[in-house]
Amino acid sequence: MDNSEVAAVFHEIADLLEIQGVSFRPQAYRRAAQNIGQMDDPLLDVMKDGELEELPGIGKAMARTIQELLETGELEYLKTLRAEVPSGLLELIRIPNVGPKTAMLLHRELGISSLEQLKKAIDEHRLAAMKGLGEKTEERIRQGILLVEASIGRTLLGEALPIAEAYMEHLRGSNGMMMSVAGSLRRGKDTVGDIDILVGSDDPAAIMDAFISYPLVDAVIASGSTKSSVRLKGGMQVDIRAVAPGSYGAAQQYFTGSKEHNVALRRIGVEKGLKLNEYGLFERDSGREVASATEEDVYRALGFPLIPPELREGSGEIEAALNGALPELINEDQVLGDFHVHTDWSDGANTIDEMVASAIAKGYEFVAITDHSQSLRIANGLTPERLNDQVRKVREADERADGRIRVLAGSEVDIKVDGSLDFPDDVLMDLDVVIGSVHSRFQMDKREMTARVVNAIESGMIDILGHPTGRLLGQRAPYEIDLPAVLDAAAMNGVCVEINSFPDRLDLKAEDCRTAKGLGVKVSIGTDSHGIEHMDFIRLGVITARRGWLEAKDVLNTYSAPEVLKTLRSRR
DNA sequence: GCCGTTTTCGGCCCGACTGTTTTCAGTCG
Repeated sequence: MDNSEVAAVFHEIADLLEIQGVSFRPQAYRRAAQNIGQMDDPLLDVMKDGELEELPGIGKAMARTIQELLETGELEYLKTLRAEVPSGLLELIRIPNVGPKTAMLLHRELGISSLEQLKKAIDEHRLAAMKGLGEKTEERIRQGILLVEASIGRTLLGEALPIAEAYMEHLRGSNGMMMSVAGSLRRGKDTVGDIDILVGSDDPAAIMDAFISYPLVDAVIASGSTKSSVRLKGGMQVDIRAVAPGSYGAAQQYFTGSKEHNVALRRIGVEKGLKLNEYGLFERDSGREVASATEEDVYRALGFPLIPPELREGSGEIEAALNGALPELINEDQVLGDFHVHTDWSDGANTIDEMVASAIAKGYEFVAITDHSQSLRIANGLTPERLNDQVRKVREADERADGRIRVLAGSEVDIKVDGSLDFPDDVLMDLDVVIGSVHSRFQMDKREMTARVVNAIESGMIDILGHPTGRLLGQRAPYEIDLPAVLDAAAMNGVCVEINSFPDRLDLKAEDCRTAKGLGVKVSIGTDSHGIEHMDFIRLGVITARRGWLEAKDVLNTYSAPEVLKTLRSRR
């Protein structure tokens, strides 16, 4: 049992205890789970060294729990808890606006112990009539269910990519065969339904064998000579398709999609007397092969430059390619820094020095330290006094870096309900970079929320609007806001909008980035890192920027440290 | 169940919001 599995058990214990109405112990288990999840060393090694109790949040009892799990793979305590709480209640508390108390109430009063039963009860209007609930609560829960169901069967890009890459590593073995992801994953959609892998090989049978014998496979759904599907532990479906190396480019094009893009491309082929399929591009009359080895060949033969996968959504990329107006998309190696990084001064896991070292290791020219402000108590937000102390530490870290990197002093300051900022102006003036973010009162009406955010933008005190729509993929819809109005205000005031690279945010989303670019608003990419391992999320932000048609010049992160500082300082 | 520069018991980030209530319970971040 590895660390993440132990962490998962601890989360389940916390859920089960919460449903039972136990206080404080759930938080203890969650804190422990989080710490275990962030560890580098395997728990097994720590246990062998007899140092489990040295871990933060782990005492005698949890050390014993971990030992039992590692040695037997099971846990008596968990079995006991599971016997006490119907398993269906665990899925009920995943629904927004349904917590442990409501789940237990529904179980006790209406005998509900599954999502299906809850939906039926809502259809029959049985919640509204209950004591303690009512019409509005019933409606809120109904909306919550819709949100959860919309995300079922989809996996975050940031989760699917590493799964796909590890799988391909397993398949590739020693020889460097042609292989890549395809489908929506290759196009970089923020969530994907499954993982598609494409292989170019003369020996597909061997690949198929390796594919279905991957250790993480839970069930083989289909297994053929050139095409197979499996379901992994954890539920993700993975499809593989093998073609001859000579057809690899055409197959890549075909299986990357999107459907709309391919339809448009084939239509253009027809006009030229050509036929396009996964094996190649052919003359319609003679059947002669025109192109197939590389994607670039296929596109060129149709009269286009290579259209990057991220643009292939049938949203104007064909026309742009025909007019020679495709953007020169930003690349990850053009990103020179990260604008959104938390430390252990607020709710991050690592110190300033550790985050800076990580940024240096990534080859950055600059990194901004942006911890939370005082109102966000849950995240240990900084008071003006603590911020003042932190700025001094950041300046010292900058000195110590001795030119290897510029460390920028910043803050992710809360935009309060009235649009004012959580620090007075004179405090903000001391900072190199200020991100303004909404973290409270998400359910304001559209007019109020728009006014709130525009007010913050017009204060002249923020450089970047953080996660501008507040969405959490699969968990929370974006808040009601007039985004074009917000982007207009950003353009007028020279404020950047963020692409928050955290896997469940990716906010702004790609389509909105394109709108921002059209209005002349610059985009800043920030990882929102709460630990060094999050800094690699920058990649997800870059993919999102690419899907939003952004070029290097549209993204503040591609500017050199002196240019960045000049841009930021000119604003206040 | 964990933890300790208020320390071995008694706290535990806690305030805002909503809907259901006449003073509060549940959820969220």
